Amino acid sequence: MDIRTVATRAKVSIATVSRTINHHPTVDPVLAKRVWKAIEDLNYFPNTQARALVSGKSHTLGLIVSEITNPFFPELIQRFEECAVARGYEILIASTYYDAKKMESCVRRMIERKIDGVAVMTFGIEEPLLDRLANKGIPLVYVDSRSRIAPARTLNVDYRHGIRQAVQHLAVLGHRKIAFVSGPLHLHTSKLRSDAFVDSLDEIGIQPRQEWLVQGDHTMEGGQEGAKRLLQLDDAPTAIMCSNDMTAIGVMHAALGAGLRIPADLSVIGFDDIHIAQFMFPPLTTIRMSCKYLAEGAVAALCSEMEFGNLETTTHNRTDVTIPTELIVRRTTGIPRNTLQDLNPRKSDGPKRP
Amino acid sequence: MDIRTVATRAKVSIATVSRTINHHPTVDPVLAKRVWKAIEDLNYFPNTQARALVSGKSHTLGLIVSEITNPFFPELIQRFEECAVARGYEILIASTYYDAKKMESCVRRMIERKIDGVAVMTFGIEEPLLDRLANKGIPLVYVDSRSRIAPARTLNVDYRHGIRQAVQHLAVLGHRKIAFVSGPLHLHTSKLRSDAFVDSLDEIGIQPRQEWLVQGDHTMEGGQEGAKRLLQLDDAPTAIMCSNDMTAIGVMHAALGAGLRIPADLSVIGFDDIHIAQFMFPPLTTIRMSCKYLAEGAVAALCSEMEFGNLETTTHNRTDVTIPTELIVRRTTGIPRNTLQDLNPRKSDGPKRP
DNA sequence: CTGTTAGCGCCTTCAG
DNA sequence: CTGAAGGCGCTAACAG
Repeated sequence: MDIRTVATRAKVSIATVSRTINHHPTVDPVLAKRVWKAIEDLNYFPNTQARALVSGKSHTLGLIVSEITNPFFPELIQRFEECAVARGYEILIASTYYDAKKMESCVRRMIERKIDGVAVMTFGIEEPLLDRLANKGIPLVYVDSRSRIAPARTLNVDYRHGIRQAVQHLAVLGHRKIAFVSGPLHLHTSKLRSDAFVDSLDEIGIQPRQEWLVQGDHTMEGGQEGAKRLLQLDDAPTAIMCSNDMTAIGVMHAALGAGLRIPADLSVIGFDDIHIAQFMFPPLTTIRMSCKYLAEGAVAALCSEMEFGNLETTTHNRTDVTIPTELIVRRTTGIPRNTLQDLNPRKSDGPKRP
Repeated sequence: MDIRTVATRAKVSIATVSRTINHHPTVDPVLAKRVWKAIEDLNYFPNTQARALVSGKSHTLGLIVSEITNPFFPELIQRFEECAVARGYEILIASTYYDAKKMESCVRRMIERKIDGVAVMTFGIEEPLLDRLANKGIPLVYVDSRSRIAPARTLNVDYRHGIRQAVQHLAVLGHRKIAFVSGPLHLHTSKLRSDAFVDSLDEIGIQPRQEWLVQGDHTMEGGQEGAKRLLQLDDAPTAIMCSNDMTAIGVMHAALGAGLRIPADLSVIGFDDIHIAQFMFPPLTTIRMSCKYLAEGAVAALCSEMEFGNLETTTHNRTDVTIPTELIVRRTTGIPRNTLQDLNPRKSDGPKRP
């Protein structure tokens, strides 16, 4: 069952069938109708492989993420898929899990499958790999990149805005001892978030303290670990901000498990606003990064890059998109312990166990 | 750059190159070595599209899930992808979101892409769609199905075991008023879980009460809603079991939000044991369903089905796999309120707000 | 506007 | 054990 069968049944040539399917304007409506009917009758589906082979385009978009098990990414994938499918693209998903081997292998898979474009939505990736893609002329979109590879667009997340809001929110509540559990600092995205935190603190005249800056890994386990370290400090912080929501959930777990009350004894702020954040108890105050914008921006950039091809890349490269962030205040932030009684705080009592 | 380039460089014919790549045993080792070297030098990748076209196999497996944003599924996808990639397959993921249109479209996408096999890991799907796949001779694996379509295997989850354990665990603690928040009951999988609950109750002589059986939708919102209904009952349950962990998280959120203590005032049990379950506070007691087994079972079944083709389907159909479930006791279950003071409980006090 | 024809890159008989 | 030749199903020139 192929295009020929359809042609015979509609009593036209295969070329006409092909043109009809591809909505070429120059087809006699009468013949077109016959063709569509034949297609209907036969329940014919064009063979994607053959089309891909001859046209050189697979009509597939690659999406590389850090780890699919971090709920932020499924939400992103969902959006991305919606956009892609709406434009007639299939998507190929790969998770790197911060592993160089996996990154290598997924770039390879993308190339082998003759992907039409790829969105790199990881917290970080080996740049040489991106060059491999770029060298093949494959359109690329990525987040927060420093380098600018030729046929690539960048989506810039405005971390500063949201993080600044969060720091000031905490400061207004009376917090001065604010800690940060970052992601792995060798990843550029993590570094940006961490830097934004330090700068925001600086801005309002709070001296960032080295021992209140701990490195996590964007997992709940990392957050838990980080919180434990922070809470057993002689001078423990009264608030902990986190590089993502998973970390914040880990922090909450550790704090609650140690008998602390949130937010009475400790305020916590996450980042991402994954759906589950509002179902934590107490509901997590967090910084929202619109994954809708991210996904739509990525697909749109990819499509326009594919459409304009290599002609005007230079002009189009400049139209980089900025993804906004904003603080969502829920119930994990509050006035720090002792603030009301003791406006000139001495050494903290340390975590108390009721 | 194609197979011809390689052939020329290795001074052999394209047929030899093809055979070498596909590890045909009948190739002179000397020539083979020349070919591999040429491939290396040229950094040649066989064209997947062309291979797929001529062989009729896309080397892609489809994976249909209910909703990628439910954390259970990413965990499953991860496993599935690992297994599939290890065997040289790519995967195509689609979420149905319980929507008939989406189901239709994703089955269509699978067929168009000439998928080699598909795993249907949804809570439920329109059976006629599966027939469409089956009719095309596409190997199929699905979970808990009633009907047996020709080239399909079934993975049976042993809901009864885990649910029975959970019910008995609760009973031993002293609970008699046990409620269940189910998934949508028109979905077969949800029904099975719900039935297993009722039967387990029956078995130990507890009369299931209609008003303690509420229907959710496998989301946190559904769980929240269900818990609200349950907790405002005149005779409220002392324990709530849930059809999945997301529901349980919603239930916990509602209960905690109403000022109840868990497990002192209310015990909660989930189902799935998603990774985040242990990071809830208190950590969620739940029934683990091994998504590792599920994923591996699915890929294995698909592969064997593809290998044996249509020859001995009848014999092989029988080798259905059973996925075990087991209770994981954490901290959301405990002795019900009033049990110690009042062994002959009267009307409950209702939720109290401190 | 339509039909004929030549590939896209590869696998697979079939002779050598 | 190797090479030449004929498609796989489709698109895109090119003639009509």
